[in-house]
Amino acid sequence: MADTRRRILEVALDLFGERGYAGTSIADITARLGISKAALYYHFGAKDEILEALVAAPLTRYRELTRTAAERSTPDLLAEILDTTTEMYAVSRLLGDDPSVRRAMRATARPQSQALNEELTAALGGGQITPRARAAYAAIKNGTLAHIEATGGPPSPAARAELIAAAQAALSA
Amino acid sequence: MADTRRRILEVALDLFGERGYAGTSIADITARLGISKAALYYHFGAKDEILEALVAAPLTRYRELTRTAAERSTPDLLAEILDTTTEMYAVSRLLGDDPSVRRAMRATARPQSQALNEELTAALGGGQITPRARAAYAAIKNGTLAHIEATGGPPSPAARAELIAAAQAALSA
DNA sequence: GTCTATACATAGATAGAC
DNA sequence: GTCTATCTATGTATAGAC
Repeated sequence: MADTRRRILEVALDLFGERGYAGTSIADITARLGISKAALYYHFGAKDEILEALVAAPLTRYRELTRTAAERSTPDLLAEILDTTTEMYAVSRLLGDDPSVRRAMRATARPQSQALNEELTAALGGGQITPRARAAYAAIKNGTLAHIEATGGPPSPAARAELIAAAQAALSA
Repeated sequence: MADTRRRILEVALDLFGERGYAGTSIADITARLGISKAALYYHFGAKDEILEALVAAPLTRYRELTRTAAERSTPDLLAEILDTTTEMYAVSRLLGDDPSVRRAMRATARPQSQALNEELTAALGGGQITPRARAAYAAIKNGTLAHIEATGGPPSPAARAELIAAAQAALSA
């Protein structure tokens, strides 16, 4: 079963979020799975390859969003950021939060992830990065993260609409 | 010189922010200072005591802010959150971001730090935690952090006013 | 694909001299 | 107050059997 690989990623994501990337050992992961460390190394050549596998898809999705950001309307863009953040919640937290993650990411992926926030902020500001655009981006992104963290689940349609409206107001008031 | 203690804290804060708490070793800190590990352990009994010393003052300041939040006007509260975040920037990032920090904090400090965000959010929402209050709190707090991170310095008076206005708009629009 | 066993480096922390 | 030297546990990672 190459389903073991999936389970490793699942547990790793969970533990990375809980203890941080650097604070989680290979032994922590394998212990929770009930497999040996060597078994894990059959599926991944190194610890940072687990991280790489975890962030690959979300990074692509965010990059895609960045690429098409200029063509979207503001409410649509805000909704997309909210939905992407919701669907990629666990990895989003990892990427944005844990300092040891940035360091461990391969040279190819690191600058991309660092530039994402700035690019999306600029898109909200109509090409310019203003304090207001920063506030709006923080409102939609971190507001959504805070909501999920506190409630344990994705925002309801009503909460989603409120978050978007609030971010919109921050931008244009 | 008990000034060594101060220098240890200075370097530790820098490295914790860069590599995360768990990702920073005692040897990393002492190497940058040019002292031995044993010398560090003369000043601190354990690694987590360094962390404790770093977060003590900011935590007190945030708690004070939480305590008096209900009596303040909304713009005043937003300004206070911004200023506190600015002055405590490095530690604020550490507290909010690094998952390994939460874990390492002593049982006394941990729940306090976790409750801070929720309490301030509630204060903004007039006692209630709403999606709008979350968005406003994220706008002022994370917007300020993003600004400092990107520009490398505290917001100018104009930027400060814009961030506050944006958060205010998110709250009441 | 998973195991036991192990190599080798580094982690946090301490002993005891100066 | 700082050092050298060292303890013990744990870290990532690999070898080789099954």
